[in-house]
Amino acid sequence: MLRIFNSLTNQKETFQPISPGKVGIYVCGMTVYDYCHLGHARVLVVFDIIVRYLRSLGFDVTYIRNITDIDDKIINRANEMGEDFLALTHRFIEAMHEDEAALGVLPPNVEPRATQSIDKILAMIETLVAKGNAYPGSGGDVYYDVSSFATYGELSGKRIEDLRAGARVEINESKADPLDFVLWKAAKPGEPYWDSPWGPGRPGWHIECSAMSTGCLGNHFDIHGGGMDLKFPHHENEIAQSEAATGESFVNMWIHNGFVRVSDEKMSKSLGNFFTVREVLEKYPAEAVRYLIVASHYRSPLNYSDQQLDQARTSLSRLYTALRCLPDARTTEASIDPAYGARFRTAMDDDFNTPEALAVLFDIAREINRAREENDELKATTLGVTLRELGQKLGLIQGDPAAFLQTAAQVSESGPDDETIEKLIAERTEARANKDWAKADRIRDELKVRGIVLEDGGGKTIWRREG
RNA sequence: GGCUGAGUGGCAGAGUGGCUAUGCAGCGGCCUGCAAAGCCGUGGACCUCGGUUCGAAUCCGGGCUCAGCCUCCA
Repeated sequence: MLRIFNSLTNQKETFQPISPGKVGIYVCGMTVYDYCHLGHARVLVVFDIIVRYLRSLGFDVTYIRNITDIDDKIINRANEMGEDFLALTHRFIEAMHEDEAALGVLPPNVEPRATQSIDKILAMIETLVAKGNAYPGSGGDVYYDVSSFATYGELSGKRIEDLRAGARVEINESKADPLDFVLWKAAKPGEPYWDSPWGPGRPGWHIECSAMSTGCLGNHFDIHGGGMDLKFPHHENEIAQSEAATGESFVNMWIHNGFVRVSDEKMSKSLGNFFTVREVLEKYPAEAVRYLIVASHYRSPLNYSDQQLDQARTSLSRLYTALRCLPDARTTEASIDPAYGARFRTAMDDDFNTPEALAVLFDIAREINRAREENDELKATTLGVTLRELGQKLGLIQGDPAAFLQTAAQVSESGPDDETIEKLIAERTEARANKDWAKADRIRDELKVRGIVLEDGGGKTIWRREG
């Protein structure tokens, strides 16, 4: 039975879909004014794994992840770049898709964009105004009236009085209450705009997610996710908007992932301590980045460093080494070993405990190696299939083992090419046949210095690159 | 100040009221021409002070420290 930590209740709950066999999940995606950084990578990978796992349990999953393609930051960046905002967002959407693909993240079923959902957004705002939950301010803005929603603060555990007391919110003349937030923002001259009953403007950030999520999944759906930092105010506001507008319960389960940190500080744009996915991928294999994310629980903080990525790569090498020289899973009839399959599932059923699931993979790897020492090829093959199939649920170890092991740890590193290596190995093999150990060892040492490790065994020599 | 969450071996990182996490690194052995990889074995931990309990690192309370949210942020 799958149990998930629900941020709304702060406890693990048994997952019960609203409609049997089906899951609707919405995740807050990117605001596309810059390249994805590792914090974004974590959201992408975490929810990719959650969706993969739900599907592997047999659920028919509808996965929605939006794109915020109009807001202040986008407008500012487009102005800085002297570029039309549509051209800017187009570029970064493409870049995001490239990063996702590199990280092995499967695309969502639907990827709605704010600029393509304006009619739904306006309809929801009109409903909120009609029901008395929103009001037009001066100057063409429309605000949500927080005091009109009795349970405001439920998700983040905040009370309206506390928020007011600690409010260092700037005084905005047209807001009735500093806690009220904007649903529709009037366009200044020269800014992109859409027409509305309140004049030309653009949607506020919070309302777009309410409109897109309910538009794609219905008024009441199973899971809503995103980074911890979106819990308040973004998700709090989404609940207030959606439930006031539809009169229905909005979301059953909220899932929030922890941050990526650098030197024990949150990685963020404002702190300037972020690494973009593409700059990291220039140095490390994408699978190592994915492994790093999977190796810690999604709610825990994840400390990022080069050493961590080196370790991730080394750990992956162990799994790939176990798979090396085994028949490809797809070419055999063998199926998953039931005992390991059950252990894996128990781990994942417990709030997607991927570190525990990885421990199962390493146990399988050890048993493969053991079987091989005992020349039990059949067992090794069966376990190899198990390892690959379970790895697939995490989006890991699907590549060719030799290719992974022979790819440089540091992508940018330039070592000898494959042909040169093979030639030197041939020379060394001849030297070894002549028992010219001095020469054989010299060749091996030379290659070692250049990052190439040789392994003799089974009458032949294989090689790999190491960091 | 209010609200969350966290403090585990050399490092990373799970879990558990009494039973090996796992990976990397260390140590001993096997294998090897020597190595590497692999296998076997092994050392090393639960922030602090109280309480509950036959027994707590695991549950409860106080303290200390750290991170996050309360303002855009995945």
